Amino acid sequence: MEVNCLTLKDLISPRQARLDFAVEDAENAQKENIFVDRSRMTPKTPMKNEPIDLSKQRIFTPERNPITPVKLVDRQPQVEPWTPTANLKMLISAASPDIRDREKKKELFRPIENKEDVFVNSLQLDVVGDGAVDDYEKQRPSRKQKSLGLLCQKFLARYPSYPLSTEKTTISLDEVAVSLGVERRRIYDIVNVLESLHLVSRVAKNQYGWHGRHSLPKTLRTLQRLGEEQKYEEQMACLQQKELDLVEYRFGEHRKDGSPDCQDQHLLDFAESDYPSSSANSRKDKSLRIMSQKFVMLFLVSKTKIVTLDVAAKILIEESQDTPDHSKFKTKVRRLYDIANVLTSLALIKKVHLTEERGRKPAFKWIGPVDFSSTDEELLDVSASVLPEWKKETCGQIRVCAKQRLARYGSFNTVQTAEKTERRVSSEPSSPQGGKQGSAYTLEIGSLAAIYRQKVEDNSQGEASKSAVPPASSLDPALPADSEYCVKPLAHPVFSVAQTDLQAFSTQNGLNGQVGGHLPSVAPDAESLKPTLLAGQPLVYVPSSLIMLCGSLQEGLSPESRSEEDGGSEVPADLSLAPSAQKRLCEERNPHEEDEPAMKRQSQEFEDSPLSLVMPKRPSNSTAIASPVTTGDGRCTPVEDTFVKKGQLPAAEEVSGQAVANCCFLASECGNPSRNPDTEKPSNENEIAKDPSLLQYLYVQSPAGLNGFNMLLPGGQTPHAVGSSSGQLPPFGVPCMFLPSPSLAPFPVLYSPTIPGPISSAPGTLPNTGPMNFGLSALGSTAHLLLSPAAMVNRNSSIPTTDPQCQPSLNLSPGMPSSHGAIHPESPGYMRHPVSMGKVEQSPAPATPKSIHRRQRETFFKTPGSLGDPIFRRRERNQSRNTSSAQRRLEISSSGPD
DNA sequence: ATGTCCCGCCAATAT
DNA sequence: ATATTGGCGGGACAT
Repeated sequence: MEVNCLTLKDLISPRQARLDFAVEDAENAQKENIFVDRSRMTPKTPMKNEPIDLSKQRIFTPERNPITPVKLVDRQPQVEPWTPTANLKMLISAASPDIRDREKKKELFRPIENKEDVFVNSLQLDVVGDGAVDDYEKQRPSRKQKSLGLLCQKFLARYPSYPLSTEKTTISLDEVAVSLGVERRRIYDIVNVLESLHLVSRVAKNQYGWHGRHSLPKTLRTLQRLGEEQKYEEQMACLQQKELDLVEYRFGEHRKDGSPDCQDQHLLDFAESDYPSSSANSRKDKSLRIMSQKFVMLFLVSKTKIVTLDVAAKILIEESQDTPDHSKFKTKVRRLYDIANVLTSLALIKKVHLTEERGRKPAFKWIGPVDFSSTDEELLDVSASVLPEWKKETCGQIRVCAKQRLARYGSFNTVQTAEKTERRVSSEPSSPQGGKQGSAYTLEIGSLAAIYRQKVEDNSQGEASKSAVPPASSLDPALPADSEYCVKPLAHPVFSVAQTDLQAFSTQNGLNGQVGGHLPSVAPDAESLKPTLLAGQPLVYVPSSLIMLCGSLQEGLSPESRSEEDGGSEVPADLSLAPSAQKRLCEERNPHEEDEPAMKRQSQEFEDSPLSLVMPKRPSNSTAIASPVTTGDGRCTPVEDTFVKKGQLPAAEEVSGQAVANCCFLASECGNPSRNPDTEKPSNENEIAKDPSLLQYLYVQSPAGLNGFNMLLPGGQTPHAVGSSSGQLPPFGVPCMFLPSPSLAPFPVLYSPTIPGPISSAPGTLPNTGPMNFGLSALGSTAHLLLSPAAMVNRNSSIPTTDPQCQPSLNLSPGMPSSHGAIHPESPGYMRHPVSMGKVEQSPAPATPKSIHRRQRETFFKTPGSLGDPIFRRRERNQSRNTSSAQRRLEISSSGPD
């Protein structure tokens, strides 16, 4: 049939699309090959050549149109539906043995870098014959696995977030490209935006120097200032206004004044100066680097901290003064996505969706530090001062604060959204990289601490936040000033030693292990720092994803096991329970967090919208939530049963999973203190506080780095922990639970009754660990962190063992030797990496569905794509289509629905 | 249908 | 001339 013919061609040609021009393909191929050869010193794989894909094509399935060969392949029903790859393989095998061989070869060639890959390869090889195909296919990296965001995480994982001043790390583009199994072009995308934030700088051809996040605050400060000078805020307002107008929305007047000057701006390369090349405007002006800076500026000057892509694109276009044609816009948006992916990996922003009448608009919310005015040290100090208060705060308050904060920075409101985003980020990483986990945990913890801290501050001072938050804050009395917390600073200090960066929780650390090097040196510092940290630690840095749940556990639990409230013992139970409890507590969330009513939609939209997104399904009870926009008050009845979440969570299939998810969800919503400032707050807090029974938990959604783990902090605090702590921080003894991603919920949890402060990670420990430790220590409590399967609960709450070891357990870090080995597919293994999670793995993880694990596991090992040779990719690309389950898994891993 | 964004062609630059 | 950078946008993939 025609189809067949086409197919063949297609196969031959790398790009499916161009069937017509087989010739072109061939040419391209040559170029590519050449290109490859030259460029790469490394033997890399023959990237482009293999068009082999053909195999995939639909020999089997002729049905499809020639036009879209790729898809056809995917669709092929025969083999396994879920993995297109399988089909391909089959085809291949059927088609010709030669091809198969070739492929094998390729595999061999692949960069060894990832262990995962190796595994894969080996596996594949083994299988090769028949089944191989299937396996192979299964492994086939999904598109997401090849995403820039994931790639960026991997990249970041290679270097310490906070490298010692002494260590100079140089980055060889070729080397990195090979090791990550991607083309150099992709590395440029990453490096360019990192460069815009001064995380790296170009030192020579093909060489970049790694600086880490040390100067990030400074850079952000500079960008903020520039952004203000540029009047971006006004521009944004104008654009938004326009849109609104179009839509019929009308904001308050304030926004409109919009400055006509929208076009005035010029670039600022404040930093650009670094590069000699600045001279040329031509390309550079449009460079990703500059766009990245501008994009960041937009966030920094935005009151809502949310920037929609279209607005950003328009502003950027205007500046560049390019012709405003639509295509430009599209291109700009595309670039913005590239930038956003990197920024997301840096944990500076997160994806959210703004829901409007017209529909949803893609947007990103700044979840990075808002206040970078102070130095790390300063931050520490601040935190210390804050400490006292912190005790005051009841869980509820905390929760609220956290929430606000989150909203500010990153909203947790959009839980759902967040999940998705994170999923991508975090889950993926976990699977492939695993390494991050450790860091992730740390971060989360840190985040929590930050929250507390902030809260405290708020309470005590009520200061308003800085520039960023003004409007919003007004709304909630309860949350007076959340706006600014400098989360990041805190984190840094804490981790600095460890390298972890809160923000970056994403992973870097985990991977770092690979990197090796840095860690050891770090340790010492860390120790020194520890004390400090401890002292000041109350801060918690909350990643955007963080969510807080509040509810009485007992109640919540009640259904099942709630019997034990106390604490901790039954962590597992708690987990399961938690959801329900939470639900009760939080019924509704306040849509708008801090915005004043007046703020109007705009603000609301931003913040809330995401929420709305989250809730979408659940109109029933959540109606409020759903339509948060309208009202400002969020009332949440603490104990009601509103149950919003369940429905929402798509993934939550399993009970536990659901619970978790729900919790998250609820938390975000409930949390909202904002609603009524006066009354509400108190009430909530009181309730919570008073109610012993009510345990509140903070649910932290796993950031990317965590691999899907979530941490629950009991708001209610166990006796010793929070409540007792006089306050402050030191005893941040908030018990924490780490939960696997929602889907995994059933899994083991980490529970830390108290944390021992001292624990700093040992020097020797991996970087990852370090962070973790710090985080814990930072928390100030001495508790141990334990990972316990559901069954196991640790309960040592009171005991403050400081043993470092405990930490280790927590640490995901690779440091845990045994654990690594342990990692099995079976184990919850979210983590693919040896890295961390040893503990987790160990844990029995009763509930996890094997199948799921398996898949995940596989993926993990495989490391798809990223690593995979380009060649493969190509093929895959064409083939890929289904991705279905496998991919999903990865994606969802955290969510777990599938 | 719309949102994302991978992929890699090929031009601008650097060597 | 060749190599390095990176703009750009087609079109696949995800929702």
